[in-house]
Amino acid sequence: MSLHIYNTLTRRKELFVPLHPPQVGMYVCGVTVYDYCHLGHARALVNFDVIYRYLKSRGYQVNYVRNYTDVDDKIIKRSQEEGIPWNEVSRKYIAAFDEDMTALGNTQPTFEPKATDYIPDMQKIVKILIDKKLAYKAGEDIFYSVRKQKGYGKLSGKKIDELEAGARVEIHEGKKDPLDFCLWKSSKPGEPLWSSPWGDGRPGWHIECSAMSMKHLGETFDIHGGGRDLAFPHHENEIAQSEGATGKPFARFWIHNGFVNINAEKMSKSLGNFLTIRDLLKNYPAEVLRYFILSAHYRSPLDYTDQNMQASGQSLDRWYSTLERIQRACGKNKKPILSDAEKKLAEKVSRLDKDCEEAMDDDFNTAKVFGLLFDLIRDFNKVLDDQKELCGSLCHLFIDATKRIHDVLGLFGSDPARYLGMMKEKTLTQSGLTPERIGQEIEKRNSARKNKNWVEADRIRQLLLQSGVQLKDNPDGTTTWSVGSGKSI
RNA sequence: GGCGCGGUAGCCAAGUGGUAAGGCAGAGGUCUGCAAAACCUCUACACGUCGGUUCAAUUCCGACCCGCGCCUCCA
Repeated sequence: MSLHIYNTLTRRKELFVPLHPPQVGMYVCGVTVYDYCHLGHARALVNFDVIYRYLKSRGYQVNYVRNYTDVDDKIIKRSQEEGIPWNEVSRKYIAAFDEDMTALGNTQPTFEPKATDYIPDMQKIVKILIDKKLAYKAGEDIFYSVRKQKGYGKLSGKKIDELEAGARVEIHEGKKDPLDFCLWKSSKPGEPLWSSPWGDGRPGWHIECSAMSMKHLGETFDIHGGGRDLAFPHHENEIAQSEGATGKPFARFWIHNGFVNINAEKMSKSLGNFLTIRDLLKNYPAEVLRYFILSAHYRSPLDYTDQNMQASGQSLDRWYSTLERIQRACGKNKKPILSDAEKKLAEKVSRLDKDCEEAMDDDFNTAKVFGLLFDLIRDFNKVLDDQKELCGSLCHLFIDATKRIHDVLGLFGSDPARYLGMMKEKTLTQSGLTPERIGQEIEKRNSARKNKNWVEADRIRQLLLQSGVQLKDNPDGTTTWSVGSGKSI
């Protein structure tokens, strides 16, 4: 099996072969840093992080470039609202973005260029486009001439004339065609500016990505990604200006992720129906959020509901509870020979790498990987119901395989004790209970139990349960407690 | 209006030309004083509708219905 990726450009899955194996160049549109990131951003960023990790695990040397757009109308607007300089705004939200990425468990791209560091590169492209008569000056601004570019619309499947029928494009008095887009924008007083052969100003929205991607990855590179909503006009325009300037194909594979919906509507800034990453992390562990994002295929819509989030938390609980159980069964094991049940299990575990690779090779099917893992978990539980110990070799086989999956998904790799402990802490904080207090209640209950005062015993159990604490009476007479998780109580 | 994506059991979600992973929720069972966890069983005659191709379609083709998105800044 070999990696197949759905390419927006051709609208089908294609065999992925890099231009210069084993090197892979991948550019992903980052964010405009004028506000905190929301769940929609999180989805894109997590999806591409997983793609990056998977390509690396496949043996590719990936050059992953993800930009910050740090100059833009919205940043200027925000700086006026907050009364701080525009570059303070971008600095602040870049820092916030980095925090969010770390919290989500995303690995760092190879390069994270800022648009403002590439102004000369952008100007170089604009100059070439003007020289080639693909761009023109209108008033103080420079525009790209869409009709001069053969194949404009090939990514989004749009035709220029049909677009104009839509008539929602911005009118600018100097534009030769309503669809022409800005390459260089003159500055108004008080706005950030850079000098250029065409007067003081700043870059248009699309040119930065052409400049940064080609600078780091070359004129033609392997993968360009982003959210679906960037396909048009952003990516379409990137293609036009880049290919116009170089005369060579720009990105070979275009990957676009689907949206996060909330109440069956796209989550977006303009609709105002968004949840920021940091707010979500107050209610849910980061791993639950990541699990939720990866539980659907990256191109499908993903519906945010509390119920779905809780289900993700429950699944993860199940995973870590079993993992802890496996670890415990391993710890005391000296048994060198596999039982029949273990043999079967070991065979299945041995196939895990191959099965996961097959799933991921099919356009990064993370949901399928989840299925494989939980299937295995059930088998382990079944075996552990019958025997207290597991053969060490089986444990190691499983733990190693799990580690490789963690390397790709950034999931399922926490220390179970730590994960479950964190869930405990979270529940306790929310309920105001302490371990000491719970210990006292357990003691009270146990003396009630000794006297066969079941009413009192059950009352205490019920009381703790209301705070999310579940008691478990073990066969050896001890009582331990745990918490349900993934839920905001 | 143009273009695109999707409609799989109560919910979420994979997948396949020969009746379909996994998770969550619910019910029953084993276990337990009762529970919890785990396992087993059930919920499950689940594949939007109607046609067509085929020995056989949920899977391919067509039409239609519904939902969503892009066409304006947006991951």
